[in-house]
Amino acid sequence: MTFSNNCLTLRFISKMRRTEKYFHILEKAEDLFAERGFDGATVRDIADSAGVNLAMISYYFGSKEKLMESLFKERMILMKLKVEALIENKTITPVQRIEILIDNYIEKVIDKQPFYKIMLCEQVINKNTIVLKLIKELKLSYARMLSVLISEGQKQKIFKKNIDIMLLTNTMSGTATQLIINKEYYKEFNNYTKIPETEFDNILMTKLRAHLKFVFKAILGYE
Amino acid sequence: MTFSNNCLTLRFISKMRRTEKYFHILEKAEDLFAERGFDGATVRDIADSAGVNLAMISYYFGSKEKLMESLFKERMILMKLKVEALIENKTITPVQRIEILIDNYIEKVIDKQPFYKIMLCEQVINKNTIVLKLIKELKLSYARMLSVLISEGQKQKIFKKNIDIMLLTNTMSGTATQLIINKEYYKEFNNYTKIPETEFDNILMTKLRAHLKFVFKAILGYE
Amino acid sequence: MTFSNNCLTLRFISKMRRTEKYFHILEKAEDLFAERGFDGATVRDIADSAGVNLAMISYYFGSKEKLMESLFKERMILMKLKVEALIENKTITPVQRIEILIDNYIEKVIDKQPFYKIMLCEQVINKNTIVLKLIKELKLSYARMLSVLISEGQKQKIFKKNIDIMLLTNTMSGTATQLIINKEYYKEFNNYTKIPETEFDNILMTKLRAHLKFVFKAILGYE
Amino acid sequence: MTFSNNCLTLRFISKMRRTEKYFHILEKAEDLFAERGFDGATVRDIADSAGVNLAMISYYFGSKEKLMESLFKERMILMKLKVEALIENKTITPVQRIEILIDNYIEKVIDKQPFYKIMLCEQVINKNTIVLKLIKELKLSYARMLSVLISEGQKQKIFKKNIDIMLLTNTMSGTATQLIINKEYYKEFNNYTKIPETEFDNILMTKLRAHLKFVFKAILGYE
DNA sequence: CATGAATGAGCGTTCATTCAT
DNA sequence: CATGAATGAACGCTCATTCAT
Repeated sequence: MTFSNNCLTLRFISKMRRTEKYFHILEKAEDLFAERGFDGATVRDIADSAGVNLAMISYYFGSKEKLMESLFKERMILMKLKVEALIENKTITPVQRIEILIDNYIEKVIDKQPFYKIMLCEQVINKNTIVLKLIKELKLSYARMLSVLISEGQKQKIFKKNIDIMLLTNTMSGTATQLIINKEYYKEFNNYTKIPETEFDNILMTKLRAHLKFVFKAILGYE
Repeated sequence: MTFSNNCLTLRFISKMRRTEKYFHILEKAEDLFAERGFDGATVRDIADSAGVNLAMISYYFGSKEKLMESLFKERMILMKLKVEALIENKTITPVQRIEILIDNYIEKVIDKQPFYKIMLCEQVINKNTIVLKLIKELKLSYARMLSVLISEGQKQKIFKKNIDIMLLTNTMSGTATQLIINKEYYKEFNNYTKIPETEFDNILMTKLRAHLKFVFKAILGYE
Repeated sequence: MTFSNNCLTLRFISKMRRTEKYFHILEKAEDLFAERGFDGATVRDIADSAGVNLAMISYYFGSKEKLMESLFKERMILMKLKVEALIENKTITPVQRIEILIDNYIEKVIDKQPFYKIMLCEQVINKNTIVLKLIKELKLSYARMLSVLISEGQKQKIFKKNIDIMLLTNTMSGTATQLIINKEYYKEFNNYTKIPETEFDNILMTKLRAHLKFVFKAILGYE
Repeated sequence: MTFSNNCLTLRFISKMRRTEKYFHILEKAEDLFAERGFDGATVRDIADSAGVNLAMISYYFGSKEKLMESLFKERMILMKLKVEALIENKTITPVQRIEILIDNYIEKVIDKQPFYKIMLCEQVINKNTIVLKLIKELKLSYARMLSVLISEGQKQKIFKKNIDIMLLTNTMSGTATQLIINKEYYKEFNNYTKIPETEFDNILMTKLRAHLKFVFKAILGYE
């Protein structure tokens, strides 16, 4: 799935026309930010990596900080939309929706590993208020949705009472995040060294899904 | 608990005498690294924060990179010792030891939140090979120990078979890490806004302990 | 004679376009290096003296060391070309060619006094291997050429046998170098204090020519 | 010949007692200044090389600059004394005295190569006025003496008229200086690569003596 | 006397950004 | 639109020197 196929819905993000080059820079910036952190990745690095002139970064995004903000805006709106879509769908059971939520989240994390690495660091090194606000919005989005989902499940006596939603989401996001951080150790520890990257990602995804679904089941107490 | 009470055992860390000032700089550096990241915290910031002359950082640690390495060496050796002490203690049951492990880990994370934040970022922005090696050693230390513990429990038919140790440790460290990262959201979400910091940390610790012990129990299948 | 009139032949020296500013910085750097030595002349001094921003030195040359190397490359290639041109010219007698060599050398030293001062110090304080290699190449160039010239003269029974070429070149370069170093003493000692600089340089050149030609004549034994 | 055997005569050089350590530091400083230049040799380098505490350099000499000055004072007074002794000795012919002068000078240069390298650089990078004054004094000392010697020779019709004394001394010092600078090239060029250092120095000395005496003879016109 | 600790100044370099074209 | 050139600020670090003991 490419990045640019949501141009119409997201036109409001920036005054700058969101061209192919715009998304190309964003993708290269994402990789470098994930690899070296915001301060460690220089604008020159990003320009070189994207094969564009140094001054283009300021031209397109205004500043390094705004480049990061654009990246977050681009990535997060899509996430929020997906989360919110899920909450509206009332044709399926709470358990199914919980499991879809987990599946969606894991797929996202595995698919956008660099971005999730950046997000992790940005939450620690809290400098950019706009980025922080976006992260907070997403988090609350998730928490609110889970809250609704769990309430419904509780009403239907499928889920246990007294669920600590934050701990639950922390377990989901924490386990997933640790997994992508510890990918190489996981590989080594479980002797997956000769499997190609994408295949290994699939294995990871499958294992993580089963693991998190099992944990959720235990905590929520269903089935 | 002060930092310097292990001078004798750790004398080998640096040629520089590990004086009170040495530990003072280290503590201030820890806070700033946690707050702004390695690249974001300047040597000048650290010197100012520690109330020492800029040149003293080089004098005591050699360089900014070595300052970070010293911080990791100081913090980690103690951790490893504790982990290894636990593994030797054979007077208690596997379940008890698992629970002690969780308790120890959580206590450490809550007690040393800034350091765990740094460690998190350093795992993502993997530049300093020495730091990376230390983190890897600690991780393997934990994994090996859990491996032994779980094997014992499995032999005694207390634990289930086919436990994915890495996923288990990721859940433990991931949940804990997310909790300290999301502390403020947790506070807000659960209306703990008026409780003093240390008390709130205690609440966090208690909740996290119960949560992780429950999850471990479910996964390992005991009781 | 300006510096930039060889752009075409020397384009390979640096990736950076060898603009007017490039040569301007180089000239100012030359003066300061001659006056204060490599370590004594700061990049800030050079930038100020050239009237450019401090960062431009890195921009144009990469580093202070590379600035020095560029200076040597620019100056020396021209020298080598001239030396090699002389060796090819076979229409004139060995004596004439020796005397042209001396004339050329002295003219160069007097014309480029600052550079010869730098070269002198760089030979003593041997740090920059690239500069050292360039100096060595030039020296060998001279020695080889003199070797050929003298061999020819010896075959024609014009020059004596058993000439120590190194001692001969040392006398030439040593006398010239000492003269520019001791310029002020020479002035004082011979009461030339009120003569303008360029005129005095001409006197120096004339005297030095006569002196060295006399010495060479005595050593080589011609006429 | 050690350095300290003139303690009594030179006591006036410094208020500080000129102990063994004083001379030891001076010798190590001499080597480092010769190797790296004044700015390139740090006080730390010198202290380390001499095996003394860093603060001792300031303690003994006051400052880095004064250390250099002390070095020059120590070395030069001895030189001047020798030069002046020669001028007084009227029992030998002008030719003999000229040749003794050359011998003395060459022996000194070969024996104290590091110091002559320093002196060379200090004449170019003219910063320290005291050092400069000392060098000037020595130079004038030589020039004056040669002047007297040559006048005598001219009166006795042994030497030619119209001798440029400065050019003559420049040839002597210049050739000698170039030789020690180009030592390694000389070695290579003449295939002396396997001869031990001191032996090679002797060869150099012998060759240089013959060479300079020949040149002087030609210029002064005797015999 | 001698020394480890400390200091302020300044080093070469790199940064994100802007400007002129 | 796009770019090479330029800039001021700040970077990590080292310097010669001094101080307290």
